Amino acid sequence: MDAKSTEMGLVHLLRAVTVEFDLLGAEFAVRHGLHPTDVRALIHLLDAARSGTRATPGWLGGQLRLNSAGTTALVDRLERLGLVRRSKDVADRRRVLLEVEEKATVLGETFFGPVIGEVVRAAEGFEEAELATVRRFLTAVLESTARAR
Amino acid sequence: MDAKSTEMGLVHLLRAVTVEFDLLGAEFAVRHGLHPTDVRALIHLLDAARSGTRATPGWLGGQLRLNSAGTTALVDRLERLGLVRRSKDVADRRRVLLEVEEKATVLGETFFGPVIGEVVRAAEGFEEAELATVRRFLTAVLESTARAR
DNA sequence: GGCGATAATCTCGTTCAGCGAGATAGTACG
DNA sequence: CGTACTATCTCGCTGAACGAGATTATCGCC
Repeated sequence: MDAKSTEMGLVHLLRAVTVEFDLLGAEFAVRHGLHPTDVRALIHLLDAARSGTRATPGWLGGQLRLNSAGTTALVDRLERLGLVRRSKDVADRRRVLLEVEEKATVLGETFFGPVIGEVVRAAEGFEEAELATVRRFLTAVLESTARAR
Repeated sequence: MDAKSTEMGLVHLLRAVTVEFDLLGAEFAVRHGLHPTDVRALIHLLDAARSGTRATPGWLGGQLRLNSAGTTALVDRLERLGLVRRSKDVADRRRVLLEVEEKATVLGETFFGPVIGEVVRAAEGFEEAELATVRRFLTAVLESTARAR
């Protein structure tokens, strides 16, 4: 029971952090006239751009669990906001590639800048070895939950 | 730059965990005919019940950043599903108290059971001292981000 | 103790994100 | 070349959430 309640504490902490990050995202969204989904899409698109993954509407919809109609509407929205640009894939002309505009990366930095700052401050009181432990734990949780789905 | 990219990794990990938990919640929601908002509401209501906080529609709406109309619709939905019961506060009869039904706690356990199981499994390869470090770090992040808002 | 001010909740009408179904256009493969 | 397949988009609809304002209960003040 003691061991279990210990892990309960971890679950609640993780959930609390999740809630906090969600709220940050939501507040950022309304402040910039976006929807929470738009912010999530932006995050995925920036991740893709950074890792060199080619983003398409179908891929984006899959990440966000949206159907094709919703995805089209989402991309329309992002395009209208000047955050993303549609371009045809020359190799497979059925495909549409989504390229993030300068404006989107700027917006991403605006969002993550403060968050990173806060995490850096929170990490200040920790040894590098301790941070490594935290990273290892979060990675384990991630793999574990991803596998569960 | 190295220290900064180290913290970047932490931010990305935390964000990834957030995304993963969100997806779990969303999938749980559709599987039980609920909306994501309903699941979030349920979490808040169960938290309130556990900590002895008296829940009212106004309080719940504040937690979820819903306006009064949306809150009423939400409570209607939850009541129709038999997850919650409205009852008048005897001390202040303007107020409506929200009491969670047995069904809601069962549903909550159904949701968190597997999540807890996964986190427990993820925690298995760690020393108690390491888990304490993780808890301390998450608490620090929580305070830090909460303060930023 | 009545009466305006205040607070919590609910009602009404509207907007728009996301869904299901199906159309359209490009590709692969026999 | 025709058939099966895939990617994206169009159309019509449902319902969550919004803004504005009505309703109901309580409190403070004279």
